[in-house]
Amino acid sequence: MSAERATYRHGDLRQALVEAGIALAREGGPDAVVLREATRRAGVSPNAAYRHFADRADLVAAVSDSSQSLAAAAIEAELAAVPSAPGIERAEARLRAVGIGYLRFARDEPGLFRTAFSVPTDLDRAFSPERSGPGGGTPFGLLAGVLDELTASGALPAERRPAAEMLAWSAVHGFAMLVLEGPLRGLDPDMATAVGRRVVEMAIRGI
Amino acid sequence: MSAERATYRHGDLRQALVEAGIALAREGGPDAVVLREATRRAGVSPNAAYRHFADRADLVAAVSDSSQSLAAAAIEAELAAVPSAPGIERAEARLRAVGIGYLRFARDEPGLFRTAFSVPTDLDRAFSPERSGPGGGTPFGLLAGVLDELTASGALPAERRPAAEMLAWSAVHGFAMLVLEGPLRGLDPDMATAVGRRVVEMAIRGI
DNA sequence: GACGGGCGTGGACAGTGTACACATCCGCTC
DNA sequence: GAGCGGATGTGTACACTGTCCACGCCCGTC
Repeated sequence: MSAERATYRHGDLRQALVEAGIALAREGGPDAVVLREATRRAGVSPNAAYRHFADRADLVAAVSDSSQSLAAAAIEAELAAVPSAPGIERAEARLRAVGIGYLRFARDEPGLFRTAFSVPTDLDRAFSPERSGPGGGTPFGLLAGVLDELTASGALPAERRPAAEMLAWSAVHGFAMLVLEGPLRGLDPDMATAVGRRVVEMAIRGI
Repeated sequence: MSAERATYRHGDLRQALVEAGIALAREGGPDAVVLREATRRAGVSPNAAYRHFADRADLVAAVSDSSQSLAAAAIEAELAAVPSAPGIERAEARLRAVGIGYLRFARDEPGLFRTAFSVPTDLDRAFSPERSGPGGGTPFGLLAGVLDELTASGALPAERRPAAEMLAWSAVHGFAMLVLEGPLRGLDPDMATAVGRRVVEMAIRGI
């Protein structure tokens, strides 16, 4: 309904603020999303933001949402590159692609990555595997979709699925966090990529 | 050398500030460690902190260090409860204990947990398995020690050790982060504990 | 007993998030 | 078409933060 809200005086200030926020997050993570700076970049007074966001946290949440969409897009690109192959093999390749894409995004856009996952997300939203359409997906929805394929093909017993989902998710996310802002920070990026691939392989074996 | 620095006017202000910082971190994570509030609690003027820390980040780093020690203590407690058993079984039980202890600390002290791992750590320090003595260990050093046992007993081939270490670490840390400040935030604690155990089991299987 | 240097104080400044009161302009109703 | 109401943006203000600077104090040392 009325997606044509649009422009009043400024022309969709909300979107402009989110975009400024993304630029800030890109170079400094969630803490760099400074409300006043975002309004400055949008060419507007600080308080104007309060017509569109309850407070700074609300703005950051919106930026986080957009970042999740960007991450999902990166993963979808990786998925699209998976060659077709007979059933199970392909499903496993797709699972691998999700992990690799996730880590690739973390490496290429550390600021956005940290912002995307520094905020509690609506679980129903994040988990739902459908929600297609560009920019609409979330990384966890994509993982769920791939796991659906695996269970459907019988490669993953249904009763083990929940734990498998947690493991896959935890392993990849944990590795990314350790490298980005944890004790492993500063690990050489190529090295990190290589180790990341091994973590993905082992997680798949664990599943 | 000269650990007897101690007291000038205040009686080891540095330590007092770290303790105030820990209290703050406990209830609000790293962002809650605000320098002025710490000095306030220590009954001292804001600038006094600058005689002991270069800046706020330096104070947070010190608090993070202490938090890591507390985490290590929690894990050691868990390790101490592992019953003796024949070689390999015991080693595996110890591995499990490290994972459980790590997650337990994350659940019981979320603020300290996040503070402990929100800061880049000196890798050499964090990794070294020796560094015994109460308050001196780190969670990752303890994990390394247990893995040493596993390789020594032949249960874990030496060449697979590095990746195994990464997987164990990533899975457990990742799960904790997802629950504490990621999309899984708000998951029921008991539920989280149960799922956490399964993640630990699967990670062990993956190793 | 003087004194120099570690330790803490006081005051100040820029920058932040946010509340309150006000100005402006669009779209709707008559 | 006139006019009004409510959404949108502005200005001012306040409390709070991290950090800089100049100063005062008190201890151990010569």
